Amino acid sequence: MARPDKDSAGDTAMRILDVAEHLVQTRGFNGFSYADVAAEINITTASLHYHFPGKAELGRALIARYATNFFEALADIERRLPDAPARLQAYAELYSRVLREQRLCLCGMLAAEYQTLPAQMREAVITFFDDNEAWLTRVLEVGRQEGTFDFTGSAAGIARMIICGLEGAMLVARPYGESDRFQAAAAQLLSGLKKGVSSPTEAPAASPATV
Amino acid sequence: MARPDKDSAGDTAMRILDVAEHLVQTRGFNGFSYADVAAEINITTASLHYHFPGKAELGRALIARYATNFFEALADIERRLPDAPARLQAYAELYSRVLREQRLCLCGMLAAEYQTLPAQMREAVITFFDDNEAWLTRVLEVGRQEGTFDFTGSAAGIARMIICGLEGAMLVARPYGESDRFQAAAAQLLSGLKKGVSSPTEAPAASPATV
DNA sequence: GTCTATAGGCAGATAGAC
DNA sequence: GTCTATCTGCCTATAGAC
Repeated sequence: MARPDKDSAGDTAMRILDVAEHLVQTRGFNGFSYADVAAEINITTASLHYHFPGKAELGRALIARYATNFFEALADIERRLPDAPARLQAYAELYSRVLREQRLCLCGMLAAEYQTLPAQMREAVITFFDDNEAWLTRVLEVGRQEGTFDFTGSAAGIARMIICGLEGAMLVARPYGESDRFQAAAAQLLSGLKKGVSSPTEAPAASPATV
Repeated sequence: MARPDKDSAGDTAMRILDVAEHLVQTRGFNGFSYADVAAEINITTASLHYHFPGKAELGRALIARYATNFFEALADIERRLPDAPARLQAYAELYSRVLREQRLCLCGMLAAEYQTLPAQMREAVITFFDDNEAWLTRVLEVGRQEGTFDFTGSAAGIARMIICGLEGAMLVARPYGESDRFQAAAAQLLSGLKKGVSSPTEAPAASPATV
């Protein structure tokens, strides 16, 4: 954002984050090493330590950037899409795009490894989920007021279920390598919210363009 | 099963599996070492290699035993509970019990680490999910025939959604250390299937004894 | 900022005595 | 079956030159 072209200044740090993010999302935080990152960008591990003193700091930076990007994407959704159901669809599509690259949600992966994470990373993971829940809750409440969503319980409860469902769908679908598996589960999960639908089962068997 | 009392024969292997299972469910397959297991049962790592030649073999054995126990529990549910909704509740309760010990589903954890697993373990993880799906699908179909479940799509699709939802609920709830979080998400997830319920949102805000 | 060199520790694994 | 001893390799991390 500061210097889009310079190759020497803050660019290396960003390339490190790019590579490390990919590694965490595919192999987990305990499944990659500084050597893996260093090798992929033709640098030594010593140089890596210049940019990020330890793995904990690198991990914290990864979550910070991931969260920033994610919530920018959510803000963008709100700008582009006016109605609640479209926003919810777009939200699920964010997850779908990650899975299509054979990745898990960064914080979903870190949630699995939670017990082994440094404290600073733990807090950041929790915050990510909290903020997701808050955003979804707002969308759901707006939808209910507009009359486009039909539910009676707490919006926050539905929001949590959606987050759990989408994170779980990524987790389980990835080993199969079928993105359909995620699409279908996501569609099934969200289908019950639509106004006038009587059961959560009338999911439109994952139409390609949807979700 | 063979010798319930003997302390020297096959007992060590079982204690190794007990400790290793706990470690994988809490820290992940890449988050523990032979030394961790050895220390906890007062044995050397060399002895560990006698029982399980390598970590891959240990991992394979872990999944095999976990799956056996899990499907025995499912068979037990079918024996004890005659109607489909009760069976589904009991199914969710199995997950809940695991989470209460701060553990993830073994195969849920391994799904996160899937890309780093030896091939033999990968297959076993997939099979576990497939078998779960098959069991749930049967329960759902029976429920629909009995008239206790109300859904229109494919039972297999619902089954997949339930598995994803429960695995995701464990994943996300554990960092919070609140078992309520899982209970609520699970209740929300299953609420839409009940006959005569109009939306998936009328979840009975996680009554303690339920699920 | 990046390098070479290196430390110190832990990983999974093996040989061979008992 | 379990031990001691040991190997090789990789891990995170640091010192110091350029």
